[in-house]
Amino acid sequence: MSPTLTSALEDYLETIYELMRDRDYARVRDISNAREVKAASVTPALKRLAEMGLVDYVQREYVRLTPEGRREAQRVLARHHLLRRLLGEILQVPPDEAERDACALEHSLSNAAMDGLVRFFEFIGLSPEGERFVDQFHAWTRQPKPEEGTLFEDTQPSHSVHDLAPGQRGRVLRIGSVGAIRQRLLDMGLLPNAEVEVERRAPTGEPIWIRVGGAHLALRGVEAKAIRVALV
Amino acid sequence: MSPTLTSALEDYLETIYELMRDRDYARVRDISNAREVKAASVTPALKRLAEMGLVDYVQREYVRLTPEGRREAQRVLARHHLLRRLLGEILQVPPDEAERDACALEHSLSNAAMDGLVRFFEFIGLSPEGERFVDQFHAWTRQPKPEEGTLFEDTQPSHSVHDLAPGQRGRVLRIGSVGAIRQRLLDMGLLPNAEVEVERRAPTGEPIWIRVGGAHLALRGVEAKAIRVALV
DNA sequence: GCTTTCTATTAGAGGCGTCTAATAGATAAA
DNA sequence: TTTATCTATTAGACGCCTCTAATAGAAAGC
Repeated sequence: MSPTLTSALEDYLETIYELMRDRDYARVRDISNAREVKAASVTPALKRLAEMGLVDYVQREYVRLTPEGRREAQRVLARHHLLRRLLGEILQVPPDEAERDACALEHSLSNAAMDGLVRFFEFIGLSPEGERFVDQFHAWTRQPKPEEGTLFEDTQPSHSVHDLAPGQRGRVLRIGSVGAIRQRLLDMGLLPNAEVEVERRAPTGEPIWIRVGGAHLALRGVEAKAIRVALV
Repeated sequence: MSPTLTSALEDYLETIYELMRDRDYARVRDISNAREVKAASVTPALKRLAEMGLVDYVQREYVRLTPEGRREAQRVLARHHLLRRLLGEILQVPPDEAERDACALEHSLSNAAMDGLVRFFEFIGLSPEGERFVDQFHAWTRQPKPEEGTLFEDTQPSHSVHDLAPGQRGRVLRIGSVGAIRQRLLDMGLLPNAEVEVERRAPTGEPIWIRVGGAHLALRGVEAKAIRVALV
């Protein structure tokens, strides 16, 4: 039975692909340097790749990608580039962190997600709306955050989660808070447009249990007060 | 030396967190069902988590998250939700695929990327431009792709990569092609706004070597002709 | 041509994460 | 109370991926 193509093996393919830009074959030494592993770890990986028909490997001589191997490497690299652009250009993650993240994420991006990203960048690049949007997003990112969510006034009646009864549901409009509390709420998925449902409240009123997406949270009073929602 | 928090262990934490919504403790059986692994695999994982102080585990009795464990689980879940929203709401990946992808990606998203995503959703949700943009993107996605890139006329002089000399560089405007060729080019990172440099051309003209981001590609004539760029 | 040096491979080990099979503990039924 | 059943744990195995140490092969220096 031929082994399966694991993340590590994909990384090896990618490395070999990169190395074959310069020479037309790759050496074990170069691979081990590039991946920062010992040479002894490379040999068994090459054996497995050869067994799968992805590289043409002659021990002590050379290793080259086969056409399938090249295709596989390109598939992974395409994901890598897309992710790096998403992280770097759109989300403004610093370059080296974007690179690291892309490396980690590239192995587990489905075709559907890949297609979505491709369309996204096509849209950004092709349409005037796309370009403008990214600029606006970045401008908005740079400007200091308003203390109490005054930047965008609510255009519909808003309620604090603190005032909802168990069973009531709302769509998050904004988090009217700053600092650690705001961060904690955002981290937990309490982003604008997220659906929130109050599950139960302690008799004292203090811990309020809510559901956000799949997660269930216990909120303290200050936290619940800060969340402004539109009733659903 | 306490073990490190691996992806698998993060998954266990997440599962325990989900289970503790219903009861206030989790049983090995439930965990093994939820994660679709055998019960025998759960025990050693719990031992490691206990050793790290992330769960409170009494053999044959119960397992509960410690405060640190809960924090860790929430951290991962927050990433999970963000990714699922990005994939589902923005990129329109089908729900179950979005869920699977989010599961796989959640373990390797840096804080910086996480912050970027949070800001992104905040912007989408808070600003009128944000909402409009997503709608426009989705409308654009649904409409059939024009056969020859006629939707957006070039607003600047465009050149085919086929006509560039080695050393010349361009910014991709559009891919004037359809089907497999288009797909291959998009997959390889030849998206609008990508930087392209012609590296060398075979004497016969046929294979044209180009660089796109970090990747190097050999293009056939038909492929090179289809890529329209603005000179840089 | 012989020896040194560099490079690649093998051998053996360890951690992780899963499995199956066997065992032990707890609970329910008789 | 004793037995049957269900659940959790242990024991032992395997694959993956890495390491270190030892060895083998190739290239360079003398």
